[in-house]
Amino acid sequence: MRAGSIRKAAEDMNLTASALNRRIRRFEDEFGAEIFERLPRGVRLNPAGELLIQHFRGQVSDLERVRSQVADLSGVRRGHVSIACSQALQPYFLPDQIARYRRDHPGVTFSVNVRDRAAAERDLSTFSSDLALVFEPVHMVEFEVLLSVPQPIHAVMSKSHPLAAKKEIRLRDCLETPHIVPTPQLGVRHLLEIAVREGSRQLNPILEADSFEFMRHYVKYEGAVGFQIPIGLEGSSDAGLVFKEISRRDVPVGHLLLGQMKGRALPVASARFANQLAVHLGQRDAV
Amino acid sequence: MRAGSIRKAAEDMNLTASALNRRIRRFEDEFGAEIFERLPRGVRLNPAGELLIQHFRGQVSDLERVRSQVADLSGVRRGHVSIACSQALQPYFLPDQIARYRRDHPGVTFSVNVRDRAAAERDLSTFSSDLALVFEPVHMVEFEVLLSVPQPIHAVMSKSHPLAAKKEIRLRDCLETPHIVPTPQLGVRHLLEIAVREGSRQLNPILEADSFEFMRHYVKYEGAVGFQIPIGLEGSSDAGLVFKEISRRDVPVGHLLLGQMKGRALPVASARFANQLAVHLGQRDAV
DNA sequence: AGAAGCGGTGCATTTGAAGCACCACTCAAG
DNA sequence: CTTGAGTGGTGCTTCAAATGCACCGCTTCT
Repeated sequence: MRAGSIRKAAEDMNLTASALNRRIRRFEDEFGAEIFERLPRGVRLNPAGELLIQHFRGQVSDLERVRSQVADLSGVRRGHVSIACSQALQPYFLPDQIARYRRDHPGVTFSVNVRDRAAAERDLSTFSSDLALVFEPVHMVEFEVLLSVPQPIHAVMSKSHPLAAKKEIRLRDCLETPHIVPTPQLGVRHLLEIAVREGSRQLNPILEADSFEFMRHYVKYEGAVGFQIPIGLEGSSDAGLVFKEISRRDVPVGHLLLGQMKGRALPVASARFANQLAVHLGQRDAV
Repeated sequence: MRAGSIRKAAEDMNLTASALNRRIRRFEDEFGAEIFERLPRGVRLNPAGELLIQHFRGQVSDLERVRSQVADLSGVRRGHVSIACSQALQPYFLPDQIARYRRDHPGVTFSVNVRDRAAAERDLSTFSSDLALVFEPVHMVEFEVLLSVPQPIHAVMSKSHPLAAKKEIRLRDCLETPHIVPTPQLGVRHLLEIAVREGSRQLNPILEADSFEFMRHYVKYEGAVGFQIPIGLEGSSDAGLVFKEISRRDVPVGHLLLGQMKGRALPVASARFANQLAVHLGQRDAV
């Protein structure tokens, strides 16, 4: 995919360029419109082609769903679930959930792709993931919400940090001590930005990173404060670590959303897994 | 379609049975499951096959939508609208609407299929019609309502009929004179049945017919009363005919529904036509 | 100027689908 | 029961359509 030129694409498909070229032209003929812009450096999809590839991807994924339904009605619990998720889900929640599901349905396989908020939605609309479990998604067009769970931002620090003893943690407390923040494309950072903008304070991070795992470890080395949502912390067996909710007066509560491509019919395995997630996230009425 | 045996199907497709047979077997192979039940008298789709044909029909219709979108973005207003409708729409409403639409978009073609309530819904779910405009549909699963318009049942009679002079027409008035009713599969009959059941009266039709046009003409020959909904009467230039609403105390008000296959994305031409229908049926906010 | 890309085309070649003849089987009618 | 007409399925041959190869005209970068 996305080879940029017919020759390269043909190579990827173990074909000659001429064969592929004629395939394309023949298809364009019977389709009634050009699909590619012919540029001197190669080819690129034109708007009609974009429409078409979108249709085609949907068609392939829908056939996959039919396959899985057929397998399902022959009694075999087989299938594949692909899920795009935010970083917070990888340490505890998702491994547990997948293991739980596979205990009942060993024939079902999974692919997990850790994505930032924008990329997760892109995955859905290109049909490369069935489900997305994302903290504070961005655009939300073509994103059909199956479930929404509030996730207030927590401060993460070492046990010995002065703030660890306080009863209520305010945002200004964190900003006045050395703090580390996620990179701008991440949802937690987004909410922090909103908070400081409203309160005319400023972030002065000593460190910015795109990995929550890294940040979680780093706060133990230097007496710093980090930020994370509870689902990425629950079950943490790290004895040296403390996490406490930041006052809701200071930082808006974010939401962890489970979603799918709008209007799409999911394969049985994915639909069932989505349902399990919904149950374990505390709601019983998800679709 | 629905030939019942490979040989007959092959004949319809100008193929030999052996070629078609091998096509099927090869497809079943790579699909991973049987599609047909092999019976001594021929073949029939098994459940997996039903799932698959549904997918396939949707796929074809969706490709049609993409085609129409492509034509649309190249500036050309082309496309095709297929609509299944109740009988009442054929004399005045639908011809007028289609002519209106084609005045603006001469490149758009139409197919109109008059169907009873059940068949119209079946047309939608087999993708053989894009839209359905039906009086009192039956099942409503897979039927996505785009618009609903109340249509109280009217009595139809010749100008000289005794009832023609009355100010308010009651159901019992109609039942006490010779009356003509539609066949049971039609929506008007359905509502009449509900009415008499509640009121412990009885239908004693002198004539039962599946054609409203026939019934409309017949009431002039014999001093009888017929039944129809107003959209099938408005604009009637038949001078000898009178129609009056039957008291809503007696007969429940039916609804004319514009709908599509649930969850399906319509071709541009069909979507626009649905919108026009919505506007002319008196609502401005249809999808 | 030359080389390395690119899309596109004419012609020979290959491969895979279709046609034909035939088998095994079921079923209904004689 | 026998028979004949229907069914799906298969080996072999035939043929057409898709592919590969060599080459063209073109742009772009060295």
